[in-house]
Amino acid sequence: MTPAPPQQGKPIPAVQEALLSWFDHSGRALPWRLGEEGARDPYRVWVAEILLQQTQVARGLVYYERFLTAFPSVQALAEAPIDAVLKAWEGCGYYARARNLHKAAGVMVTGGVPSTYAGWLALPGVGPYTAAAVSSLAFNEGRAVNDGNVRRVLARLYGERLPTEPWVQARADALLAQSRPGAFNEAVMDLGATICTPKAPRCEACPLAAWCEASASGEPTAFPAPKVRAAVRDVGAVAVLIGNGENAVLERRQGALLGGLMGLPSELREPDEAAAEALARLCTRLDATPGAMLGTVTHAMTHRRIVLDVYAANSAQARTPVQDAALSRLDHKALGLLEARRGSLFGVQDLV
DNA sequence: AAAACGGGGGA
DNA sequence: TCCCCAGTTTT
Repeated sequence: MTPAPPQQGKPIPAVQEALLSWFDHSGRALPWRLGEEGARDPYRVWVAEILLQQTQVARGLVYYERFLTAFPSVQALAEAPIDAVLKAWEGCGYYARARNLHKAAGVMVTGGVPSTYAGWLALPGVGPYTAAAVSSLAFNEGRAVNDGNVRRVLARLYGERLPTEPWVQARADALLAQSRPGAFNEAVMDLGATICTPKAPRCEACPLAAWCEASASGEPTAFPAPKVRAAVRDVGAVAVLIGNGENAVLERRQGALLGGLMGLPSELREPDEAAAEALARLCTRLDATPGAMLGTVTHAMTHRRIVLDVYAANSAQARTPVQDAALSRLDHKALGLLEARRGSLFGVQDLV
């Protein structure tokens, strides 16, 4: 229906100039953009890039200030206990990022702060995107970033509905302004975040509209096509609340889900295993006496949904202050069940 | 090159 | 509920 665009490549220099010129007057002022263009503070950029992985800038801003205040330098971060780092990260999600940040800081205080793409890529938690971002923004290395914004902007500019990763990287490499790599990368991401947005792009305000095939098609949101997503599977689990909302028995979560954080003692349910069975297993492990069920909380993640049955229980184990521990939203919800019980016919004491 | 993995918030 | 966010790692 839409006629094939007469597309045989873009006037690259004109596109670069239009984008950089737009960026020079409409780019965002962000707290990790201190210092000269192409010579930002690598520590501040690195922390920001990790924080912004799969996290929107508006949310990241809240955590950024908190984290930089707690750990103003790579030395301060490396010397801090991991629990303090996780506590600063609490609520932010993807907690492996905080563990990798701490680990990488340790590598850097002994091995030095890398100044190249390859050096950054070798650090834990740093992939192609972050290595390109830090090396270009802080060291002006000519590396094109490839993130969700870049993917969308380029898919639209070139009218590609199904952009593969290699395709996006090749286009980004070809378009990168070698004279200002750091600014160019910041510019594409700003354009994607403020103009070339997923659902309501403002093509009339876009500096690249004249060359954009998706805009010309009249249906820019069709580029790129939405990704097919994997089904979300339910994961059943049981947990016990021993104590109260202020002091409770907590244990460190092992494994991939919320790993490293503290939480109510819990056990995953085997497929087809009854909750009572898992509860018995849990209480045996803890040497605890099970009490009444407090309720069920659910916690959605990208491809899993945790369905957690929470029970009161009693044991001689030491309670720890809840406030000091780094907990996920899941455990905050579970602890919230206690609040719901107050004022009911039975006091909490009766339940245990 | 594609799939798996992993938290959260906004509409 | 669905969408996707300045991705990384594994297959």
